[in-house]
Amino acid sequence: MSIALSEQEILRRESLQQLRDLGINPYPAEAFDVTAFAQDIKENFESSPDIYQHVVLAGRIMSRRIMGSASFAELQDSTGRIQVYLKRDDICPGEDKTLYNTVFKKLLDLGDYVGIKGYVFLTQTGEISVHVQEMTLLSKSLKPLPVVRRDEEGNIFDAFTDPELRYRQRYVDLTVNPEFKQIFINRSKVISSMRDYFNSEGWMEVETPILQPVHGGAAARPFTTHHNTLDMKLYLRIANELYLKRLIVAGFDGVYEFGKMFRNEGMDRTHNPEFTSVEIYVAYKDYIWMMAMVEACLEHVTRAVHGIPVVQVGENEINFEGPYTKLSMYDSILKYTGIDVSAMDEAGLRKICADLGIEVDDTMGKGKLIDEIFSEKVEANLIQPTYITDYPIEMTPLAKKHRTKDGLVERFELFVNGKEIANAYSELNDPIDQRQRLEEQLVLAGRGDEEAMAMDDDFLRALEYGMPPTSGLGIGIDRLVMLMTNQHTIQEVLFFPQMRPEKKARVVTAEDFVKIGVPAEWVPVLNKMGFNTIEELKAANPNKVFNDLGGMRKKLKLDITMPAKEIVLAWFV
RNA sequence: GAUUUCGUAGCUCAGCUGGUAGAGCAUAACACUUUUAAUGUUGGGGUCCUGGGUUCGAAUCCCAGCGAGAUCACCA
Repeated sequence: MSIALSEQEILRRESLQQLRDLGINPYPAEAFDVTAFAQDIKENFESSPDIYQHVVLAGRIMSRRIMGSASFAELQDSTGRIQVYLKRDDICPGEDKTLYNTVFKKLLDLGDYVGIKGYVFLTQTGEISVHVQEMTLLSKSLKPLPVVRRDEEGNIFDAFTDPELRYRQRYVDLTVNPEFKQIFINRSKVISSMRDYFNSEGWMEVETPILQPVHGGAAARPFTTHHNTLDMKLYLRIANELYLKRLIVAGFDGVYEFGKMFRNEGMDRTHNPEFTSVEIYVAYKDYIWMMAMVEACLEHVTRAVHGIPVVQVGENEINFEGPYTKLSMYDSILKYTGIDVSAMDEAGLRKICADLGIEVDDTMGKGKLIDEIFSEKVEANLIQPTYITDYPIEMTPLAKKHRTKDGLVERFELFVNGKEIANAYSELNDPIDQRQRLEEQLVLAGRGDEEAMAMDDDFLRALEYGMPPTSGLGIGIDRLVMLMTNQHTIQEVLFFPQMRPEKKARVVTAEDFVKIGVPAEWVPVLNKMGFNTIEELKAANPNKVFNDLGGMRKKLKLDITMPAKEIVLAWFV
C-alpha cells in the first residue's frame, strides 16, 4: 500500500479545504431528520403522489449528470437509489449561485453524503425523481468509490467483484453492491426468527463463557490465550455444550445460546476460524422429540425468510416442511454402498475403507472409520432434509446409549443439500458412563487424535448431582444461512471473514527526512521515487539518487531548486 | 499444509513470440435547463505486488517471497 495519495484523493482533500473556506462544515454535528426513503417513494409515489410533496432524504451521491445549470444525480440511501433533479436557480434563489456552481458542481464528489429537501415528480422520460429545493452536505468522502455502472435493464458493467477487496472492505462492497445487503438482512431474519420460536416455547436465552479453562463439548483444536492476573492458560471455546448442560443441572428446563465458536483449523469456503452456532437444551425430552422440534423450527425460519417453506439452493429446490426422512447411519451406508457395516469390527472396517478407496490412518478408531465411509459415500446424496440417526458409540462421547440397539447412541444429524446442518442427542446424563466415555477419549488422544475430547471434572461433578433426561441440539448458523441465501461460500454470509493481514504502509514523517538535510519540498519527490523510509534512501546509490532527482524534477515539471550534489551526498553520511 | 491460477491507473480490464504501457468508466477544464451506461471537445493520472536472476533490453521468461481465488487435506 502506497503512502502517497492518488491524484483523486488529493483533489478531494483540496475540495474539503475549499468547502471550509466557504464556511461549509464538511462534517456537521447536527442531526438531519429524514422523512422519506428511496424505495418507499418509488413504490408508492404513483398511487399517492400527494404525500410526497415535501420530502427530506439523505444518502450518498452515486452518479451525476450535469447539464449546465441543471443536473441529475442519483442519491443512494439505505433502501436504494433515487434520481434527484437540481436546478441552479432553485437551490440558489438569490444572486449568489455558489452553492450550485461551486459547491455542487466542483466541490462535491461521488460518495459524499448529502441531505436534500424537495418534492417528488415525474420527469419527461417518466422517472420518479426528487426536485431538490435545499441541499446540505452531511459528510465528505475522501476516497473514490469503485464505480459500478448499470444500464436500464439492470445489466452491470465494471462490477466490483474482487473477493479480496470485497471481504477486506465490506463497507465498500455493500455500498457499491447493495444487492449483497439482502444476504445479511436474511441472516438477521434467520437468527431472529429462530430466537422468536425458542422464546415462544418458553426457553431462555443465556450466555456462557467464551474463555474456558477446559475446551470441551466438541472435537477440534482450540485457540489458546493467557490471563495475566490469574496467570493461567485459557481456551476460546470450541463449543458451549458442557456449560449449557450445567444450566440444565441448575434447574432450567430450556436454555439456548447463539454465539461465536472458535476452532483453530483450516479455512476454506465452508470454514471460518470463528463461526456462529446455536445450541439448545430442553429437559425431559429425547432425540425423537427433538426431530419434530427441528422440523417446526426450520419451517418457521424458512417462512420468515422466504414467505414459503421452500428455498432454491443452486439446482435444488429444498422443502423444509416436516416430517423429514429418517435413516439410521448403518442403513444409510447400506443404501448407498450396499455394504452392511453394522456388525463389523475395526479390522473389517479398515478392509472396507481400502476396498472403497477411502484413505484412513492408524489413529482412527471404529467410529471414525464409519464416519469416513459415511462422509465419502453417503453425505452428498442427502439433498432434501434427512435425519441420519443412531451413531456408533465411539464417535459420540456425550450422547446417551441407545435405548434398544447395542453399540449405538441416541443421536441424529440433519443433512440438507449434502451438508450437515444440525446435530442432536438424547444427552448422556449418567455420570459414571460419562466419565468412562471421556476416559476412552483420552485413550484416543494418546493414540494421536488431536481432536479427542478433554476430561472436564467440573462437568462430571455437575452430572453427579443429577441432570434430568435432556435433549440437546446444535445448529451451525453460518451454514444454515448459506442454505437460506443460496450462497456457496461462508465468506459471503460473514460481514468480516478472516483474512491474512494486509501489508502495512510504512509510516514516516517528512520531518525525518528534513532532519537528515532533505529540503522539505523534495520529500514528496523522494516518496514518489519509492523512498518511504530513511533506511531505504540510505541503502540506495547516492549518485543515482542525485541523477534521478533531476529526472523527477523535469518529469514532474517541478519549479523548485535542485539541491547541490554535496547536499544530496550529505544525506547518505 | 499441498497443488494450481491470478496480482498492470481510483475501479473493471487489454497488453501476442521480451523492445521502457493502453481502453472504458472515474477524475480535471470548457459547452449544454428533463438527462439516465447523458453527450461533445481537450487534458492529467502508473514503484506494471515485492525482491532476486537471465538478457543489450523484462509488465512479459526463470527463482523466491507476500496477498487472493479454486481444488485437495483437516474440521463444522
